[in-house]
Amino acid sequence: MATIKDVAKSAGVSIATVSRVLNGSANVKQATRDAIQRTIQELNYMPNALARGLQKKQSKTIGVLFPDATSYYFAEIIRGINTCIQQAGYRIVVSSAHDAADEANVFLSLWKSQQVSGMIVMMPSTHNATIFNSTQRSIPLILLNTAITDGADITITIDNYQGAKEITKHLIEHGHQAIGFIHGAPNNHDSEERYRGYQDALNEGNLTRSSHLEFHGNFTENSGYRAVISLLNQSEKPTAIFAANDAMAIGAVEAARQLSLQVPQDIAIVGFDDISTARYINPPLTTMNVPVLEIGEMAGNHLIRLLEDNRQVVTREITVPVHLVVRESCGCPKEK
Amino acid sequence: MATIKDVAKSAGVSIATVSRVLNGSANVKQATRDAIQRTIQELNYMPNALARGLQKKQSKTIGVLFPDATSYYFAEIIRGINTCIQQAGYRIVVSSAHDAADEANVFLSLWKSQQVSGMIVMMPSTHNATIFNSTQRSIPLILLNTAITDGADITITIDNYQGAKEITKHLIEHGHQAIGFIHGAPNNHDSEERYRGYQDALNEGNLTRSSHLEFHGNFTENSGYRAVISLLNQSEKPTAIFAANDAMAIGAVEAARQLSLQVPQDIAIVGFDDISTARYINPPLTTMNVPVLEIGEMAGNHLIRLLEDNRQVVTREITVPVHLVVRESCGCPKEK
DNA sequence: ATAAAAAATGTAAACGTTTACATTAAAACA
DNA sequence: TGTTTTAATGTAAACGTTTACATTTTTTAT
Repeated sequence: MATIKDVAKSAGVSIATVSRVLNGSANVKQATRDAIQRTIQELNYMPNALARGLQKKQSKTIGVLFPDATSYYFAEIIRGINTCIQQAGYRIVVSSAHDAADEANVFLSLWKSQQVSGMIVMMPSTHNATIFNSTQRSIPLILLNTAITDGADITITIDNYQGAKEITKHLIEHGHQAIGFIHGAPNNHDSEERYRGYQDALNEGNLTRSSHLEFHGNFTENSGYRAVISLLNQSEKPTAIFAANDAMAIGAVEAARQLSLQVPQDIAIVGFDDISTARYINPPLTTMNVPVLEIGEMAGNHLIRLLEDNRQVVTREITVPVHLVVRESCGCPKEK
Repeated sequence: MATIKDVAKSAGVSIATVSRVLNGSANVKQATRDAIQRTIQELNYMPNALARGLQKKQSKTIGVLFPDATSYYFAEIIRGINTCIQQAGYRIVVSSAHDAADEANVFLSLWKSQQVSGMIVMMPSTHNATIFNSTQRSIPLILLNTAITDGADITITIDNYQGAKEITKHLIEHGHQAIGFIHGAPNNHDSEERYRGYQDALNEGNLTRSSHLEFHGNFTENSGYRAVISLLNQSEKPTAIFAANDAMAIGAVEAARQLSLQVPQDIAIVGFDDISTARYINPPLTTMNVPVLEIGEMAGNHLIRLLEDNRQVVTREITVPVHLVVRESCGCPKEK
């Protein structure tokens, strides 16, 4: 593999000059520049990213850290990040963490080994706030959808609270009085915020909440299924259910069918996320749409700006609005 | 950020000794080793991956290259790869390419800049075979699902041909005589192989094929939709349709409904991939299941072996079997 | 034509590691 | 005890770049 030395020798100049044309320095004669360019082509030379990174102290690589499970958001966010990152000459290294402890490890090792110039971390679990301490961190960090509002340069959070409130209100407008809630995984920030929204919507609608109307799931379809079985197996039955995500809502619909209940006539069910499956199930699921791709793009763009302009790092919190997608599972009439 | 020098000074030894404990060399006194370990902890030291990679000529990073669009396979394959790769101390850098030219660029730049010690490339487009020339390539390469059988160390391909044949035969067994086919994107290897399987199944079933029964889509739901509209708008109508992937099959089902045709009574529709949505649509889609996660794991494992054992690189072609998932869109009765 | 200023190029140190080789310390043997 | 063998540590070069500084070449002004 050709090195800068080979190019220099072959072009009859010093490596410094080659380096200068590589980095677009102004002070090099056009003729020399051309000759070197030609040699580079001939030798098929490409600078060693490791050597360059070592010298310049930056790897042109950004780390993306995900919780293990979340395969739904995953692909789209990566795709969003990649679009902007790639054309700025950066690469993405992805890692996933099994649990909070693992997350800290991966984060630290990525950072301390200087493998990344910046990081985008998605961490909906509410533990672990301290790792991101900005006083000792030297690279820009963007936190996605996390409970932590401090320590990162930018946090991007979807508006779980408003979204949940809105969709719950929608159910209230349908006349429901007993609205159930299926929690997501414990200690999950998204789930907690959605719960807050749900509660406040009930309060503002003067409905009393009751723990009999709640079930603790874990975001999986199966837990949504179990939730409905359990909720409807008691005297105080909900007439509508808001599941903290679509997967659970889908499981809930399944369970309702199993119990020979019509959705939405006998029980209305809504979710959150607007995953691609949501519009295909029967009945099509009313849910809150989360602009996942855009979130990825936003994160990528902001990080690039932080990295390139290395301007004043202003801690900023961005809240991404979500929007209600009315389909049929809430009781609204079919579209066309 | 602490360097090996800081550790050496602080522990009162030379950097060579520190390096030795870092790399687990046998020749270092236990007492010294302990002292150094302690210092490492204290200083929170972690070796600079760039410097190490530069010196060792390997980055402990593996490149994963995807075509831009394929967001379905994407997430699962990454996840599969990541599981094995991560515990072997490697990282994944993902890149996507818009088109074949771009693909070549990304491949070459990743490789030539020594950013990766190995690559996993997914390239279903049939162009571009030459870049992977193994004679001038120095890093292990695994090709996923590609037309190219030469140049890579290992190729992993899903058994499109057999799968397509099997599902087509299934339609034939239902008594269908006029079975339509919806092609995927042009020059796509998966699509072509599935077409081959379809053809051979027809032949073996003594059915004549007809270009009137074929439509050229591009793997999107929308193209499946248009396919059905077009196929059913002619005199020679199919009674069953095999779409080269599930997305198109779903579009096809949609279109059938639009035309007030019952699936499967009026027209049977089957797909390929078994994407998560397949079982939720109405009627649930009969399709071929592709073990995507397993393919990712397989690729990761093989690459690690290639990298670590650096044993004889034997060119191997692995074909991954797929299996028929019978649901209702083919005309089979409901399960339970 | 000559001196001064500006532009182009070269030299060498640095980035943080690993490792071959040289040196010193400890253990084994006589 | 002194010699030889073995184990532990140190020295310094190398990996492929970038860049401050020194040097040479070219241009401009006189």
